[in-house]
Amino acid sequence: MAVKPTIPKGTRDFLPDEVAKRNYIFNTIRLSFQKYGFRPIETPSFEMSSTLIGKYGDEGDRLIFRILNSGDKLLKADVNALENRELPKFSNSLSEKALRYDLTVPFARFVVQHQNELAFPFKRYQIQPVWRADRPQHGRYQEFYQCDADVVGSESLIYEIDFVLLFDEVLSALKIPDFTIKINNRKILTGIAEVTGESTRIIDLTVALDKLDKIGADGVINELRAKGISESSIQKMKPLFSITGQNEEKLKVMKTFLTSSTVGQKGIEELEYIINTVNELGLNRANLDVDFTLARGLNYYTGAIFEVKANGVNMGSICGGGRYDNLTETFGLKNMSGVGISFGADRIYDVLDELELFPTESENILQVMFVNFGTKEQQRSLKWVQQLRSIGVSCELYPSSNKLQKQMKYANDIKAKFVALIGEEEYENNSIQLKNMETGEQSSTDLNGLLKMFK
RNA sequence: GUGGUUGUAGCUCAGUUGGUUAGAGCACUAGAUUGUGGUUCUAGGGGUCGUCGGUUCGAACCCGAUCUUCCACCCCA
Repeated sequence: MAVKPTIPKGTRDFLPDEVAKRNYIFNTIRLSFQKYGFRPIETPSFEMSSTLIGKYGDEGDRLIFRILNSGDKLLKADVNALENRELPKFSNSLSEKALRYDLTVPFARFVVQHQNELAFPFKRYQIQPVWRADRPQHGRYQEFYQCDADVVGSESLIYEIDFVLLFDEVLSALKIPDFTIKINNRKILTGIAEVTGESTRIIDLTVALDKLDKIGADGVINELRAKGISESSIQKMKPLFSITGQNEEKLKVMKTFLTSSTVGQKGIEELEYIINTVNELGLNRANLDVDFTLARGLNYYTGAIFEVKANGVNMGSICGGGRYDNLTETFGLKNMSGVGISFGADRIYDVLDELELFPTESENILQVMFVNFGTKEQQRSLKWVQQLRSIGVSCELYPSSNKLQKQMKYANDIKAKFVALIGEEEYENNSIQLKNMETGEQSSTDLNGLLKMFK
């Protein structure tokens, strides 16, 4: 016996029914992206390592899948680096390509490379898989799809507003009953760091603050202490731990807190404008929630920060996004502000599955299966099958004249809607029996009647 | 990357203190039913017990390693 095959951890196979459900999600997202004026692009699944490494912080670098050099290139392996335990240097000598970790950095590379062929502001969407060497968990895979929409070349806040509306439109269309779009602004986080006198420690500050929900005020304070933040700074931060209420109230409190920070005030202004405008325009199902603890790990955001959570299910964020001003700068193109969002299709799938929100009508059902009664009847059936196909009906002929029972069972298993029978008697008088597999009803008709039924 | 958890038939799971030929339900195949699927009844096929190694007269069961699953961190979609 051969060895039982397996697939790598964090990856999955998809059966036809599952692909149909995934396409339902992709199609819904794609439709809305198009409607909001985004155009599709695609980029390679792997990039030069230098394009990706260093863009996601040390944690991110650790999770990038590297592609091993092949052939003679392996001879260039830096054995000295290995002996000196300089692992990053050693792996760079073994690998010059890597699987893409997200769609945003490859997009930045794309914009720089094609800058003279693009009209700015350039709006693109991209639906492709990404890979992370993460340890798998519920809703966390090593290969998963991201559905990104970004716009570069404009600082206008109308795009932030558009993206909030887009979140609302897509997730409402997918019938997710209750979800919250959390919004924050990196400038406010910068302001907080300024006011507390810890400008250089903004990452530590925001990472700790991000956990307020999970570990509570005391937990955050402990973490800040552990990171070496001074006691006086922690005291200054304390008012932040108890900000509650409506968005307007939260903004008011924060405005006072950030009085001395011009950056912080700018962040408040931006957030107010976005919230007020979205409120005027109205949302379908989304709750829009200002959350000053929202930090997100990616250290490239500079303005608005988004995160979307489905309520009532145990699942991490299903969407994220934000504004980044400097992303193309590392590839040599300055002053190109961008803002974008990402839908996590695989997590959305798990949410819809758990809440049983997928439509029952599948895209890949067979309309009609013709039963095979033998050589003569088979020839007639083939002709009628082609007739039906020519008017767009999905149908097929069973390949051999097995027992009728077996053919019926097959039709049942593949969930064919109708079974068509042309047996000896039907062959003689040019008729056909059509059986509805759901109701069990069966009736006789001719070719014209058949075509009419499916027109 | 840290700590824990899981693995027995296609699927969901039993399996006595280590002791003959490892079981069930569902699924599958065939028949009951020679022009009718889903229900029912009968019979049948299918497992080197994740993998490699060790302890033992003897291992699904004990030990080690490794892979995988899920969970809490880290981080994130």
